[in-house]
Amino acid sequence: MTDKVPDSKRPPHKAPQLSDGEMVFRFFNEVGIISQLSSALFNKRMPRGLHVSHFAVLNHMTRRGDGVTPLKLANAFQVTKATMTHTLSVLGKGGFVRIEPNPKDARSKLVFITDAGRALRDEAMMSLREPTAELLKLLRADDMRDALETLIHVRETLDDNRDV
Amino acid sequence: MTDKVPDSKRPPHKAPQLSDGEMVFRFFNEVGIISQLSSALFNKRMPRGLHVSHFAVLNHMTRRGDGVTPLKLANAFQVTKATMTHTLSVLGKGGFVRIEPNPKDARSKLVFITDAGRALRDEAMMSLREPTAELLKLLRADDMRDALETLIHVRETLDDNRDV
DNA sequence: ACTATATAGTTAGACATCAAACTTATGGAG
DNA sequence: CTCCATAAGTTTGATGTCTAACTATATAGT
Repeated sequence: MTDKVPDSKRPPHKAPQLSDGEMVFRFFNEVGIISQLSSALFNKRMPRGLHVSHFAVLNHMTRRGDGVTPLKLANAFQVTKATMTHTLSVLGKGGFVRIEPNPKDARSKLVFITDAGRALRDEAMMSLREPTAELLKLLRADDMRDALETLIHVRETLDDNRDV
Repeated sequence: MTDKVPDSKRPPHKAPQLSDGEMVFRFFNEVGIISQLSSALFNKRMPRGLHVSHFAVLNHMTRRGDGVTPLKLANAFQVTKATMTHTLSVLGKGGFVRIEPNPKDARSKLVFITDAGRALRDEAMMSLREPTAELLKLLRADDMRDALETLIHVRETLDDNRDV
């Protein structure tokens, strides 16, 4: 932040001479920091105090369809059931989702996004568009696209080996 | 409006056909999920209820040297000063770090790792070694090494543009 | 030298998340 | 049919993190 050297003037990130083990640590460390920085950045832009985790749920249902169980949502974002209960109760109180009993299974429920929810999601999407575009000017989109494939693979591997 | 291609119909691990903007969203989404999965995985292995964020501080001081100010540590991990105050107070209560006034600046303090802190860090390191090795068998180390460079660049860019 | 601004750290309050225990419902084994 | 292990959600209590306001010290402008 205090470092005013433009990216173009920085020495290229030399591949650190790390052992595989150290590299994995560094990898997860960078991932953690980026996660914090990006949610901080997004949270700042969210309308009406919406949290990124709330937006993510609305966005997911907009893109992939609603009428889904809380557990499915919890798994999609890799949070616990308890966390999703909390998130959905916040969204429910705001009238952004509607939660109904699941006719197929009385233990379960189904979550639907409301018109207000869709509107809020669109509003949030709008306010993210500008900072995202701004970032894209500074980031290397093609590198990120390559890295994204690796990220997906890592996420799937971690997901499949939760007990490792 | 959105591409309705279900994941099951996409070629496995193939870069989805996303616009740059959508790709960035997906990128940060994956980063967030991996962050949660990896800290969950690490937290489970931490000795004596140590949290990853505490371990990270001990690890940082072991590798980069101690006698550093709380603010430096906060910046290194991209958390707020308040968060670092909390983390250091936990570590201090456990006797894993020692906090002294900074002789050069009375506003500031210096943090030192204790022998107990080093021992705890080593212990944690040991218990991470096995699951890390296990993961490495499943992950593609060379891909991760490539992705790591991109991650570092993204982290630096986000860090330099906190106000975007 | 005085004053104003900036910086390091703490405190207080809010919130997201987690783990563990609990409630209710499902479904298979006998 | 009964029982019991499993599954979906909720509740409770703890903790990590954040923002905003506050204290104390340092530094710069006049």
